[in-house]
Amino acid sequence: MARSQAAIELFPAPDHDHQSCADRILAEAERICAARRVRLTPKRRQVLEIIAKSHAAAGAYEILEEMAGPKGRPAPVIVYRALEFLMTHGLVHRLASLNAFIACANPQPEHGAQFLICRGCRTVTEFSNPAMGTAIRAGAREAGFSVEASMVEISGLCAACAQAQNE
Amino acid sequence: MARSQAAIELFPAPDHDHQSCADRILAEAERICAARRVRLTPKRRQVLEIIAKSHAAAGAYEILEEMAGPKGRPAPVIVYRALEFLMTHGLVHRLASLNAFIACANPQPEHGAQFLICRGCRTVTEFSNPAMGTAIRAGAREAGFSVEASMVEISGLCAACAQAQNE
DNA sequence: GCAGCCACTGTTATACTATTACATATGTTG
DNA sequence: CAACATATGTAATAGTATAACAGTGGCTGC
Repeated sequence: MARSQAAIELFPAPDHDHQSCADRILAEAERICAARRVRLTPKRRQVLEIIAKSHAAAGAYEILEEMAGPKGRPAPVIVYRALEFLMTHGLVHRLASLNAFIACANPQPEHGAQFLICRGCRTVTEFSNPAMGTAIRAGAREAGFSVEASMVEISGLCAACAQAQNE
Repeated sequence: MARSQAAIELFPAPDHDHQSCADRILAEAERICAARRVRLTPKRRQVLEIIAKSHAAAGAYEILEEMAGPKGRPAPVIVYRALEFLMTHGLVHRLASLNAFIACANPQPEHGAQFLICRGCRTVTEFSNPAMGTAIRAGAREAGFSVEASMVEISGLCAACAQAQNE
């Protein structure tokens, strides 16, 4: 946990500049794929663009709809294959509680991630609290369990949606 | 977190006495439903029995298969309705990462739960580490997020399966 | 260049998970 | 026992994900 940015990120405000987030994610993806000698093909890039376009999680079939061209939408397997690639390289996370996908805010190997999921605006934010990793390892160790992957998904209301609800 | 048994439970050994676990869960369920004046009907009880029968998570359609009688298996909605009831009363948890269900080891209101899921034997164990709840609340508070529900699912290998793999 | 290979994409079909809508039955209460 | 609420039965369908196999395109080594 030596990273300076490892702690909490703020929940993205509803009015912030999405485009810069998306640009940053795409540029980072290009860099990572180049470094690993794997191909961020047009389809894969398109799927990542769609996912990165907002801070809301996207379902596989929503992505499919957005990929639709004049000839109709591609087969589901197209998007699932792209998602598999993107997840393998840590560029996208799957949210099991939503059956949906979100661009990784900060792709790098072996970062533990936790997610805050707003049921109001569907916005998802990723954070990485070292205490969480510690608690997980502690629990596992006591049970003699070796951890391979962990998912932490917290749902509720972001500040903006909570306020909107109280008005 | 005043409960004495709130910390870590050991991962269930492969050879322990399942029957006593199941009996305890069923008895507790009867007690809870009676106290709340809700009906643990034969179908609901049957579903809970099937789930409690092992420490492996059961998929909805696996439960359906086990419910099959001479007239074939019931419609899926039967088992989903029973599961909804059981989850509402905290008797069963859904594991989002597996699309499967597990009997609650220790049903009581508002207990935060975390799960260790062995990919070898599919055994799931529930624990409740106070540090986890603290870390979750801390992360959420910094982001101005109000938590309504959280899921923590940790997958890996239990001690027995890890050992088996190294032989 | 091109033969051979491997990764990627396309196509079709199907498996798996979950819910909606409506009808019937059963239990509870006044 | 009438009226109501809860639970179950039946059928259809929505939503999520993968398998199997064919075709395409780029890269490597000769």
